[in-house]
Parts: sequence; C-alpha cells; structure tokens
Amino acid sequence: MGVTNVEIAAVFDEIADWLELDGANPFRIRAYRTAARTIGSWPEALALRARDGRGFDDLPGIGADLAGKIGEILRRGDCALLRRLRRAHPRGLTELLKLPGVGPKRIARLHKELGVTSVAKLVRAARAGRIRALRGFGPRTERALLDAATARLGSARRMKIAAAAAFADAITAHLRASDAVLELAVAGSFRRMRETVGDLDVLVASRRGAEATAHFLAYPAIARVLAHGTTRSSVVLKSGLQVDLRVVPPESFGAALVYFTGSKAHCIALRRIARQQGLKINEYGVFRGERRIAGATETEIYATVGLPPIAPELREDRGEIDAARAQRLPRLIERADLRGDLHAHTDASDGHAGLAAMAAAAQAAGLDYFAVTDHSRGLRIAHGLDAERLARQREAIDRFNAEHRGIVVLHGVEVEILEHGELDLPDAVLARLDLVVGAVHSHFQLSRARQTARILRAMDRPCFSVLAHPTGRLLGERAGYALDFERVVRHARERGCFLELNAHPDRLDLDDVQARVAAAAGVPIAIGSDAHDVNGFAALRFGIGQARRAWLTAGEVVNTLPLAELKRRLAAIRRG
DNA sequence: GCCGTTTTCGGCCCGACTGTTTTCAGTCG
Repeated sequence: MGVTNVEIAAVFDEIADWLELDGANPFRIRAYRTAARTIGSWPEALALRARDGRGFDDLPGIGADLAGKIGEILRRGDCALLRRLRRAHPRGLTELLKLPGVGPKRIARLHKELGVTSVAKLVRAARAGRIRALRGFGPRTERALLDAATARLGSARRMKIAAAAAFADAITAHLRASDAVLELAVAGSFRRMRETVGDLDVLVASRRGAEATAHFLAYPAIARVLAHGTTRSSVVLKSGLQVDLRVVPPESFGAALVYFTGSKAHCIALRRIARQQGLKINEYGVFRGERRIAGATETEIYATVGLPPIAPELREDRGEIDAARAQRLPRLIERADLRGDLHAHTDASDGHAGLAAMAAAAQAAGLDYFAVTDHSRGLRIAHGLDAERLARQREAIDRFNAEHRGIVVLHGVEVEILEHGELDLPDAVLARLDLVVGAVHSHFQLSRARQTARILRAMDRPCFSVLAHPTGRLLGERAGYALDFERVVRHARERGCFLELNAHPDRLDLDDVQARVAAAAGVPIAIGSDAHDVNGFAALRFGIGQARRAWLTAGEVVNTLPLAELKRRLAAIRRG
C-alpha cells in the first residue's frame, strides 16, 4: 500500500530538523518545511499521482530536487538524505528542538560542549549547574531550559479548541473591563479554529498601552510572567496555558490582527505579494516607503494588496491566496446555516438528559430538527438499545412531535459496525428509523485492508445513512484506525450516503483535509454534535470551524437543508 | 532548495524580547 502524504511530510520535516541542527542555509531549511506543510495538507494522495505517472513539481514549493525525493520516498519507503542525516547525529537531538527557548544554535553547543543528546540529559546538565558555565549562557537561561525540559517530560500538550475557548472567553471578559482597551480579539490558531491550540494570542488596541498591559498582568489566573515589554507580554496561566498579549494603537489593529492570526505561512505569502508591489507589511500596517497606507482593519490590509478579505479559517497557505486573486474564494458555511443535527444521544443510552430536555436544548441552539441516535445494543457500556427499546423510543418521539412545535425530533440510531461489517440490528428494525448512523467502536487494530472492507460492507446495507466519526481518532489520545480513506470516500459517493464531520471537541473527525477531500469528491457532509447532554450542541461551533477550514459551503453540508429536503435525501439513499 | 510582470542568479518576511552582553545573538511568533 502507498506511502501517505503525511508520511512524506514527516520525512521532509525531519530532514529540516537535522539541517537546522547542522546550521544549514536557512532558506534550504524553509524549503523542506514549506514542502512538508504543502504535502501534509495536499488533498490528493501523492501515491495516486505517482501511479498515474504524473509528476510533483507543479505543487507549490516543490522543484526538481524535492519532486525526486518524493518519488524516492514513494518507491523505497524512505529517503537516502534522511538516512545519512540520522546516521550523523544522536537520535534525541530533534526532540530538543521542540523545546521552547532553545533553538538549533544552542542545542548544537549544548551537544558539542556538554554532550547533551536528549531532554533527560539536558535536565541533568541544568541541575548540575553545568549550563550556566557556558559562554553566552547564564543562570536565567539555565533555569528556563530546565523548566522547559521538565515540562516536556511531564508531557505538556496542545489544548483542545473547546477547552481553549473557555479560557479565551474568561480572559476576554477580564480585558473588556479596562477602559484602556478599545478593541480586542483572540487571534492565532484559535481564531483560525484549529482543532488544538498551543497558546492564546490576545490582541488589544489601546492608546494607553502601559495601562492595558498592567490590567492584563493583574489577571488572577496568571501563574507566572514569562516576559513583558511595552507592546508584548507573555504569561502562563495556572492551567498551564500560555497567553501572549500584544498591544497596538487602533490605527494598527487590522494589521496586527492579520499578523497575529497567521498562519505564519499565510503572512509570509502575503508579504511576498506586497513586496512585489513595492509595499511592506508588518504588524503596524501596510507601508509605501515610510508612509502607512493601511492598518486599521483587516479588510483594508487585504485590499491594498488587491485581495478580497480572506476568512481566518482559510489562512493556512493552502491555495487561499490564489483563490482570492481569482475571486474564487468559497462562500463558507456559517453556524446560522445549520438547520439540524443528525447525531445526538439521550439518557436512553449514554446521554445525560431526556428527550424533552435535549429537544429544548436543540431548539435553543437555533435548530429546526435533530436526530436522536442512541447507541445500539452491541455497545453494552453505553446501555445500547435493542429492537424493543427502540420501538418504545419511537413511540415517545412520535408523542413528543405530536405535542410540540418549533423543533422536530427524528428517530435514528448510532448502530455498531461489527468486526466483519455487519450491523448489530436487523434490516427490518433499521428500516423503521428515519436515519441510521453507523459507527466503529471496537476492533480498532484491524489491518488497513480489513478495516476498510468492514466499513465498506456496512455502508452497503440499504438503510445505512451516515458514517459517524469516520476515522475513529481521539485528539491527543488515539490515532484513527488504519483505513483507505480515499476508498471510503469513493464508496460513499457511489452509495450516496453521508460522511460525518463529528463536532465533538475530542474528535473533530473528519479533519479539515479529509472533509475537503470528501466534499470535493461530491460526498455530502453531515456536521453532527454527538451531544450527550443539553450543552452538547455548543460543539457545533467547532464543527463549523473545522468545516470552514475545509473550505465547505452550506451547499456541501446536508444538515443545512430544510427538513423536507433532508428527508427526501435520506429516502433516496434507501432506494439506492 | 525554490523561484521569476526586478527571471536563470541572487534573492528569499519582519519586528519584539531576553539574557548576556558592551553591541548583539538567539529565539519566537
């Protein structure tokens, strides 16, 4: 089976790591990094291109050399340059690169002068006071390295977007209380709605920067201050989350918002365009010579370089700038476009609220309809439903719909896809439901071929409507099972069924690249909250964020449809 | 290592902050 894009990207990233440690030409290193990023998020498997005899050097940032290396990796499964670099260095050095506060130059010296080759050895050297003795290092640097290294050994991780949102809301509320704060935004990967964030980048417009900064530093949840200057400060909250504050005057707010929203690659691409036009972009504005010609709003920043505004979720340098130039940016789906939700639980299985409470919550979330899809009998741990309990649930839902206006409850099930692709309820039972959401909750370790065959077989059942959380990953905990995703996409298109973008913050499955691939192939996407309680519908916000990162329009998401139209689509799947 | 409406060589985004310096390198975003 072919090497995946992500695996090719990992090779290039590791090459870049080693080249950094070697002090190689920084632009050569950047070339590998850029290529890794491009390939890692490229919608089409490069292995397919290779099979069709198409080259790779039409990908942006891929020239003859890297195209050759991609071919080599696809053919041989590895790369001679990487093998050589690995042989020439101790293995642990690339781990050190990931530590904040230490870069390639210092690592090279720590290695050469103190024999530090791993995070653990760095801790020992720091504790022994050997680092401060080095020229150019001092006690404070030694302390910072020790802190960073011990934090890493305690495995500090990126935070899931939903958790970060809670911190962002709290700190935003604190800052708004200061009248030195004129405008305020949480930028960075949070604003781009990445599934996890490493820190929060808070941007403030103010005429009294010192006062705004002082107010920020008085935030009670701050554990320690890493740095503070007149325009930039960094702190770590008691939760371990790092928060960076940047203060700019209002006339620079838009420029700073572009700059701190990133991504870095997007900003670099933007500045490149500006340079070609004799302009300079920095976080204070767009400049022609010494004169600022834009800065207050993002829209005017983009306009000065001849572009329409680009949504934050698209700013990953994945073709959004070319699309903007060609006036071909998609009209991205918004939260308000969602009319329903096709995946939610009640206390009949493992949810924590009854039917009426969930319906009220769905209505409060602005939905016209939602599907109760409790687990099926096979998922014992979730108290899954058998045919008889499903029939009773049907009666309850019918009664509810007869007695209530403003929200319609659909009756579905989240049915177990068993090891060999059977569903654990008979067709006759499933046929009585409005929709059937199939899911894998067991046998994660099957081979890629068997796992794929299992899922395709399940999709072949006539009643099968939606494949829930298609890859089975849990963010930060479990990678998805081995799966030929492109095959699943093709099969879904042929069968006419939907793929879910599960909005639960622990899942966000499909990811952005996969959702884009599926939608581009013509497979309808269902954004499902997987709500287990009355607050669970809030997750739809993050599902929408992921969908926007996938360039999805409302037309590509089935639960934007009015109920009658959705029902027609579900019925069409059954007719085959 | 890539790239071209300053083209096949000579560029490649830009500024803030820290710690250790005595004018700046390293790191970060």
